[in-house]
Amino acid sequence: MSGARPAPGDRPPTIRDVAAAAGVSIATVSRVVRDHQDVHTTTRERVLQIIDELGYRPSSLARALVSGYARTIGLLVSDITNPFYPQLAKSIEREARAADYAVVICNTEDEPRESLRYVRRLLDQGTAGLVHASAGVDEERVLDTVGDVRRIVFVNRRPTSTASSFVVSDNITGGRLLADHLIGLGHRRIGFIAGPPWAANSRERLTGLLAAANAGSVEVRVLEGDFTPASGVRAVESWLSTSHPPTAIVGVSDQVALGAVAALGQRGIKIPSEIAVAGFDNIEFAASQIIGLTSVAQHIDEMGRRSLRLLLRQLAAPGTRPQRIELTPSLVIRRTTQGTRAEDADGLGTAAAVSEDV
Amino acid sequence: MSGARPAPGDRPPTIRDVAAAAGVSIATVSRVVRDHQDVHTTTRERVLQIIDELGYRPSSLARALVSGYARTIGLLVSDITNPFYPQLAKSIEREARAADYAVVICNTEDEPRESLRYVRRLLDQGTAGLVHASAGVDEERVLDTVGDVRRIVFVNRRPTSTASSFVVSDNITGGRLLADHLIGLGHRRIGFIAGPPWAANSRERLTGLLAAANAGSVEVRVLEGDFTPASGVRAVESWLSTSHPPTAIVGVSDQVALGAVAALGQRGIKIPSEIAVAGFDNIEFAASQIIGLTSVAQHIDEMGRRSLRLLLRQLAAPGTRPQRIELTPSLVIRRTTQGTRAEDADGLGTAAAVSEDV
DNA sequence: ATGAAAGCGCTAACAC
DNA sequence: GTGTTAGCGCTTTCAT
Repeated sequence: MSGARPAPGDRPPTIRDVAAAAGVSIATVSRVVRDHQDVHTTTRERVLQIIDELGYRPSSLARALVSGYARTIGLLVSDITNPFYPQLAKSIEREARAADYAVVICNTEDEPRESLRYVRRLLDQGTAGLVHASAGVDEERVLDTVGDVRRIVFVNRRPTSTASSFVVSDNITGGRLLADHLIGLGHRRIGFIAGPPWAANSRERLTGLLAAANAGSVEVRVLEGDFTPASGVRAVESWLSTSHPPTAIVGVSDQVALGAVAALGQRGIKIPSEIAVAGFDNIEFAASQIIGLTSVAQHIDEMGRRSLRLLLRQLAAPGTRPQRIELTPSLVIRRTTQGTRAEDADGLGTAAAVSEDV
Repeated sequence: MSGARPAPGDRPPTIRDVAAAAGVSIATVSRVVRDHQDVHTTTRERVLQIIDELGYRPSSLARALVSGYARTIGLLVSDITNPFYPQLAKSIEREARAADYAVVICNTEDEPRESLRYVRRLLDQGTAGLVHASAGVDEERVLDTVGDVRRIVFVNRRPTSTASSFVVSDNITGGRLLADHLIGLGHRRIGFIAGPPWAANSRERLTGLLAAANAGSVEVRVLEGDFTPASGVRAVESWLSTSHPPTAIVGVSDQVALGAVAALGQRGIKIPSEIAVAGFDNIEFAASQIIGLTSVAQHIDEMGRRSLRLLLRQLAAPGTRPQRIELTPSLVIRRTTQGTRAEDADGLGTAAAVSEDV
């Protein structure tokens, strides 16, 4: 019934309990916990043991309150239901975990309002930094609320006016790669299922596509969509009702391309012999043997990894200048464009029936 | 250069700044902010105006520190990459938003260790409550760390031993529904692509399937999988190499069934005329016209909604007893089992060529 | 190397 | 109705 007891009331042990049990001041415990200099080895050992015995865990809440922020990263995504984002989230999370950060995923549904709400919320919860992978058009205001450019990294989206960091894919090159491939296969009418007009990714991909197409005097038809498989279905229906449908269809994302694949399949149209299909993102499902969709790989994992690293670096070194990272996409050729002909080529240019002139 | 100024230094305004500017005590400001009783209308108005002018936002950190928790709900999922979870997350988030809670999604990858780490982390960040939709087998320890059963709701998973709340689907009935449907269509050899042995959902679905199959003396073959589309592909390959493959294949989830669909399609096997396919979950992609997969609908949205409501109720009323909610699944019949024959039936039992005896 | 003390921004008694 | 005060659990000078 005297002073310091190893086992406190019932609530989780606080730093005070540890200090009391170890016979040191809370400042010392704090130092031990934070791996600080200037603690005698003996003291440290003892404190660590008590911590273990008591099962003490520092309150990140209190810590964040006093030090300004928590070991938490906020990830804002447009639509968690779109497979691209879960994959991105996974890689970001993995990288964050390595640095002992937790990731909070927030779903904005591409609503600028929600996006801002989340940003505010995250910030006042002490989130150390933000990864913004939501496509909205609100970056000015987002940056405004964040206050400090070093606390945010945009991903898969090139901020227009500002000096903030971002990690994107070179979409123009991606578009060109894909068009070159299709044109090389002999296609002369390409259909592009785009995203909504405000989506820069979509516009850039189309730009690349058009550049290559113009060079080869190939016709490109564009239909506006909304990144959903359904928009792929609609586009196919629309084109098939014309007299000369495209012989190759490109979705602005794999999701969209999958819709096209399904719609074609349902109509008994053979892929790729009658119509070829390709997309962007190289998401797992489309990539697997299951679908075998030709796709422009965005290197989602690398995107996630690099964006998080960049963010952490910025957080650690306030002096850092904003960085713009542009990943070079690569074309992954699969069944939906190449048929089975070149399938057993060992990669060393057994060019099969493919002509690459233009 | 004197005392209280409307515009503080530069840091975000605190409650003190507001109090000073409004000429009241911080307690009053706190009351206004929390919509508390006993504040004169005039005072409230004035304070609110100052708050607006200064752009003051209460620190949820400080608030959580003192009051014990933040307006945050933690959602633990097995694998954010599995479409089931994003959909669940979306509905939970929507419901949470309505109650002014934010949702933090954590990806456990079904690792008990990660799961526990996240639980701890969430708790010491002041998360008010947890929705646990991760399939792991660690519930004892999870409950232990959470401490209070009222702060957690399990979803899509029936906790074995404990008295905690959960929201699940009646998987046995689901399995039976599906089997009855297939048997009614004349199938006598059903293949079930299961999950890993520890997955209760999978076992339950199989149980239902078997119950119906035994009653109709129908053969059921089971292959173990892992919830991925790839396991669906493997199962198909394995069965097709036997002399009498199943005439109907059931995936433990739509993801798995999609793998099967793709594998069959690749081999040119007609669905459903040669082999029928069905799954569980009724995820959007499978549900859409794109695939037209027959599926046992888990009512994901309702699951999410109800679990969150339940949790919030428990948090608000400490007296509440744990509740077990079991949602009744329903069978959604689509192309992959029914062909096109009954497609234009208007739902009023134009039983077509389907016999429902057994 | 260690301790004392002053907060971080807020809530919650308890006074008036 | 409103103000005073004592913390929440921690970090961080500044002494010693």
